[in-house]
Amino acid sequence: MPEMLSPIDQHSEAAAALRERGYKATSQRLVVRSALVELGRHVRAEELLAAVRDRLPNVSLPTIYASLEALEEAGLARRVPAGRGAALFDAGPVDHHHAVCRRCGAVEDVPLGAELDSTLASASRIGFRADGAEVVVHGLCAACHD
Amino acid sequence: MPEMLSPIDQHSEAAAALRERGYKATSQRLVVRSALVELGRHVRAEELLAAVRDRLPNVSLPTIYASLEALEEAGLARRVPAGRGAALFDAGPVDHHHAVCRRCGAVEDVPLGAELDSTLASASRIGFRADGAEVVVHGLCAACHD
DNA sequence: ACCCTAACTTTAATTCTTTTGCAATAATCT
DNA sequence: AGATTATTGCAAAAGAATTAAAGTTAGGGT
Repeated sequence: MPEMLSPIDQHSEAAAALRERGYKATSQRLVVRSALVELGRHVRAEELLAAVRDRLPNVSLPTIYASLEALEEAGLARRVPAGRGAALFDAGPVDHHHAVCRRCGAVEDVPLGAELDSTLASASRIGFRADGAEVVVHGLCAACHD
Repeated sequence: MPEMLSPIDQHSEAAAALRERGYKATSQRLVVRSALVELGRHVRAEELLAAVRDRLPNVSLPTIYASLEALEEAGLARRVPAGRGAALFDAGPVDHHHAVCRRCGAVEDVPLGAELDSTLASASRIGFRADGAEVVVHGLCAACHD
């Protein structure tokens, strides 16, 4: 169970994960994945586009979305269900959850706390093949409830 | 702690909740809330518009969205973070969570399983005033993983 | 190692959802 | 009841995500 991977290892690991799922390991997808890891936060597709512009001069938004979709199915990206405005993505799965402010829409990380095993068991009972679960806390962030 | 409320009680309870938060209890909001309760499932704004058409002939989509926003802040409606396409709403908080299929986007209910107390405690530790939490399971629904 | 096929990227445009501005309306407070 | 002020309704626009068509590229087979 490797803890820290070099950029090169991350790269080939991502490529392997894509091929395993029957996807082609294109440079666009790998660069999007790298950008997601490097940014290490929640980003919109548009921000991602800006982040990869220097490495992929001709990428466009549809490619970002297409890449994210492939990465998501390969388990290399996660769509954060913020619920407001543009969708957010991160390089999950990582060990934290999200708190979404219902006033300003801010998305903050919440350290892992709950045991999700029983919920995953419930999901599989209804025929759902879960590959992850996330807790979304809703309420008011520190800036909004004063 | 009332268990079952008559429609009239639900109505006045919703009105009280709105006023408590400083919102006006307009008929549009109350009808939207009622429709949400009656439908008892995840609906898009457009479906909600169709559902209230007979009771509010002149409502328009912007009003539905505005009403949902007010209801959400009053804790009378919940935006389900499905993450794909149009936002879904339900009359939550109710005792179930959601499983989102990453292939077809279907949203299914998952019986409550996890203890969320520790996650809520984590959230309050970072200054977040939580009024609810929801588990979003992601993976493949029964129809998609065959 | 090369070619072929299917998949992918690109560009442009489109579709669909959601928000905004302003006049008219309706709900709350005195 | 009357005044005040948020909210609705309508039109239009902004914004996000997808689609279509054409060209390009990756990966499997020979």
